[in-house]
Amino acid sequence: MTDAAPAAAPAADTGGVAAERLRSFIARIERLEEDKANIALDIKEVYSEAKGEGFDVKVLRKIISLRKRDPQERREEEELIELYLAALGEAR
Amino acid sequence: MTDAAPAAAPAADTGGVAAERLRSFIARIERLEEDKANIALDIKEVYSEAKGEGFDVKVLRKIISLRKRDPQERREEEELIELYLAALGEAR
Amino acid sequence: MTDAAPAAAPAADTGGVAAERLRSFIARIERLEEDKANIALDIKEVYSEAKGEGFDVKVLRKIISLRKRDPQERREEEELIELYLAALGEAR
Amino acid sequence: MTDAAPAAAPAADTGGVAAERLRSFIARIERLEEDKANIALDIKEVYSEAKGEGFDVKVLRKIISLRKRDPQERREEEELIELYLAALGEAR
DNA sequence: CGGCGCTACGTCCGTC
DNA sequence: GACGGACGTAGCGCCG
Repeated sequence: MTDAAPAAAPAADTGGVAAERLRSFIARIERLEEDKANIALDIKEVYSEAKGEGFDVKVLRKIISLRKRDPQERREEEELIELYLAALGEAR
Repeated sequence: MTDAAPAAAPAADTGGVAAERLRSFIARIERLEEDKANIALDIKEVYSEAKGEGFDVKVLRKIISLRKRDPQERREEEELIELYLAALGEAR
Repeated sequence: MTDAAPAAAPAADTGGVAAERLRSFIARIERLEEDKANIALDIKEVYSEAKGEGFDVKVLRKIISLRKRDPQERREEEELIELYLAALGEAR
Repeated sequence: MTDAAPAAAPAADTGGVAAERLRSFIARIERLEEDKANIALDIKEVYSEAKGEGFDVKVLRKIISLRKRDPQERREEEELIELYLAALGEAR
């Protein structure tokens, strides 16, 4: 048995198989990060387009993030804020 | 001409055309952000896989970020001498 | 009078007076940034202490940032959010 | 035992002791943030002054950040070879 | 539970 | 004066 691919070995032998694996992982990650960056660009463009039609980008972002959060925990956090503000005797 | 599609109107009328546009922008953005999140997950998985083969994730990240910085960084580092000269001397 | 300090000259002569000025500016800035970093640490400590007495740090931060913002524009932004949500027919 | 100061109680009672503690924490944080903001202003002023003497602010910033990164950066750069070795080979 | 890295936000600058 | 881009800062989530 020649032990060609020891699954969870410490990834040794410099210049050998491990080096090739390393190269591969690096390449895959960099490719994915490139994709991610491109999508981020697309998102920016959509916001720009919306802005061009008169929408308030800042508010759009808030809407997006509101929809992302669980309604209940959101409610709870808001109540805590009210509580703290009340303790401070704040105007609100 | 009855001005059917005022490009940069304040985009306010609830239930009207603007609402539909708003819905559309939100949907597009959320779709893109979902894609982006999925890619982020993929990246995490690659790191996990690498870890499973004995690579040190922290080290991998460092390598990635160094490679990312380099075509900027190295250039900057090289430019710094020029910059010092500029700061100490003439516009260029 | 020999014009020792020409106020808005291009800051020329390498190794001469300008180099000394450069050194000075760098030193002043680095000193200030150090101070700033120390204050940032102090802030972290206060949050920690508050946490130790049972306060919710996340909410504390929200309180701080709320108090920092102008009440009116804050109100306006909230209304815009409500408007957009209404246009989406959102639960709220 | 009357439990006058429960160290890690939920810190909730409006108008009671907790309210006073809350007020105090908020005040301390806001004071520190004010100081920090002032230092940030000082830094801006130094940059302005430098600019007034003909230095290129952007260049100055670059110098500062390079100097800041260096005792980290240079070390990292030096470590990278070791890291590659680690990634390819043994834990260390 | 604390530290670190990533992400998102707001600010400032140069451009048109 | 508006816009877009870059920078620095603050918040959030994950890992150790």
